[in-house]
Amino acid sequence: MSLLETLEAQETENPATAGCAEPIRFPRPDGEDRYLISEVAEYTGLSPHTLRWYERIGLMPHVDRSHTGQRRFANKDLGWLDFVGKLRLTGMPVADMVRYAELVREGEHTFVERRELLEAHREVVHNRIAELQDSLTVLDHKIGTYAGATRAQERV
Amino acid sequence: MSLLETLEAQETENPATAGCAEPIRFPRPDGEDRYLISEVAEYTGLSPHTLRWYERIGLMPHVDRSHTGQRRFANKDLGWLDFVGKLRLTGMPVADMVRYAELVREGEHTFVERRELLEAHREVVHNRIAELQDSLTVLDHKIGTYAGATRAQERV
DNA sequence: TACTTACTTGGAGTGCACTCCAAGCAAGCG
DNA sequence: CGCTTGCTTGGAGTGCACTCCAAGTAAGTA
Repeated sequence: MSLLETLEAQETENPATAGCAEPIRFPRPDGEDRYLISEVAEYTGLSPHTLRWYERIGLMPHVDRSHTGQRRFANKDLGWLDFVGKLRLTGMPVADMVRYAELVREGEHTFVERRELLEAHREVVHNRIAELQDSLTVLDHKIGTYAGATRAQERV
Repeated sequence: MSLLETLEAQETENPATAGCAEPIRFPRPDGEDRYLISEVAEYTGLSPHTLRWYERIGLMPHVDRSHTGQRRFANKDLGWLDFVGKLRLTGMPVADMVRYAELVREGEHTFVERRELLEAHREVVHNRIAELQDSLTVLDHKIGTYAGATRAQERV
């Protein structure tokens, strides 16, 4: 049974906690959390290539390795990837995400800069939403003109 | 006086029509509407390079030329660029915009396909807005945690 | 006439975010 | 033992949307 199937089964078994985003449930409990890169790829939707690339550019903290040198991801890595995935969905440039990752690695004295980075990006996302909603109005208007024309065409 | 300055002056002179987006006011009245590529670049915010590239890939109908072969854009071209700009703001791929432009060139019998194209894209934009708003929640939450930490830091 | 400015072209280059390739190693299976 | 599968690496390739370059033409100004 793949990791995703396991998750889905859990969801089916316990619908009461579904949609409760706060404490993310990982496929394996802490202590038994050693995932292959392929499993993490399945979990995150990113390709193994991309996961290695994230590590290379410093967007991932260094991942633990097996005695043969293979990556063994832990639950904290999945949590980080979840958050990075959210930032990615907002359209944050990878360079900014790397900067944020650096700040996290530097420790607690970067809290202010981290907050400022996220707040600046929140503004960007806010403006982007407004922009999209504005263009959506134009799109709706245009579709409206075609709707009339289409009915005329259908009557022929 | 540049075209933009002219527009701004008009806006200042006649604030009553400001914000009335429907009938787009162009810098010059119909009949006197022959713009240089640099003027169109200023008007649209696109570079002359990009305007030529739009024409090359079929995203612009063929633009009229002067006797020396230079482009002379007309008001209808500005109107088209306004609309294309809106589509671009929604994140529509250039390939889709080109497809739409082709349909427009083919004539009225493509009304249905044009409407379908725009409606499909409206869905995409809708989903994107929802996605952004969702990630914004995560962002706000994260910023919240830093806000607390920052206050603690400031108290030191 | 010389210079400057703005336009023209095809094609090459850029930046971003992946995405893939070749070559090689380790484990499991018949 | 040979085969398959899945991992490893550095570096090259891809797709998108521009963005720029070189070489040339034409108009306007000193």
